[in-house]
Amino acid sequence: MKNPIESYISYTLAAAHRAVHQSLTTALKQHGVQVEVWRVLETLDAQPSQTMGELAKIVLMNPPTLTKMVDRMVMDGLVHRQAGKNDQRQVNLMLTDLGRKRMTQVRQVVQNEDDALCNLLGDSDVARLNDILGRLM
Amino acid sequence: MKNPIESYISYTLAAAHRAVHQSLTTALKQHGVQVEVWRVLETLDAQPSQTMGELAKIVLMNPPTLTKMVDRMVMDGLVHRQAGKNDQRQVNLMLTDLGRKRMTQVRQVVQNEDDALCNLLGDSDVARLNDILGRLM
DNA sequence: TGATATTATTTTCCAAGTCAACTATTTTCT
DNA sequence: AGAAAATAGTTGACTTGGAAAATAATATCA
Repeated sequence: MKNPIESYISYTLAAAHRAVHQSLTTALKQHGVQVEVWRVLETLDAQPSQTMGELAKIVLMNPPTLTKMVDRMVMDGLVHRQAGKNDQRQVNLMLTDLGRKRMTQVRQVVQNEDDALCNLLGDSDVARLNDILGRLM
Repeated sequence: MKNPIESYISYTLAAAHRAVHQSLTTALKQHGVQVEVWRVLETLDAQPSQTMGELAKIVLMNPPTLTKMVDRMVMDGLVHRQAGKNDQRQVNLMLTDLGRKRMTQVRQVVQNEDDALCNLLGDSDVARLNDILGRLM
């Protein structure tokens, strides 16, 4: 290990994350979709009508960043905002038809990327990895 | 697993990375140093006179981003540039005395963060994690 | 050699991110 | 009830990041 920073967990994690994120970004770019946009689409599909706050935690973004990304998604017609029913401070997000369509198109791309990683590692190491990473949070 | 995106490796990796990076960022901020700045300092200490290109790969940054960060580090007096001896296109970076001093101050902080993670996981899982992450690149 | 291609780094211009302050709404507490 | 505190989300000023083009030096090869 010639370079000292390679022995830090934070570094190894950053390096692996960068590689994987990079590759996914490239794959999604061909469909004009950002990784985080995909996460929002997929999340909203599973649990419609999420609030901005919840969504921000799930998709790993800071609230102001999410707000601006959602602005773009609204402009692109993927999603629309709706004031919360019980709590008017909240904003609920919902997929548009186009948003749902786009998600389906793109899901396969992400799935392929993930399958490739799973093959690379093997099922048992994937499980191990998930377990270990889960304990880091 | 209520949310579908949680089952993707890329997501778990991003989540763990975010948590660890966040925590390190906060710890370093008190010393006025960015995580990537620390990586550069530590790398230069081990292998003085790195070129921008090599450094960019090691510290996981794109060349234009590194250039700008180094501009700031030069302004802060942590580092200075020197044209390559054999190849004049290259730029070699070297620590200043202040840079070396700053690195020593900050190294302990990073080491503490890392030790905490190692304790959390245990030695054998740290080894497993390193091995698995290594195969993702 | 000298024209052409390649490589290393930087610059430019624009998109995206951050921090802190702000608005609007709901809770809490006396 | 009603003033103060807390919460959800957004905005604005500013900084940082990224893609592609520009610059400068070296390598290639006819």
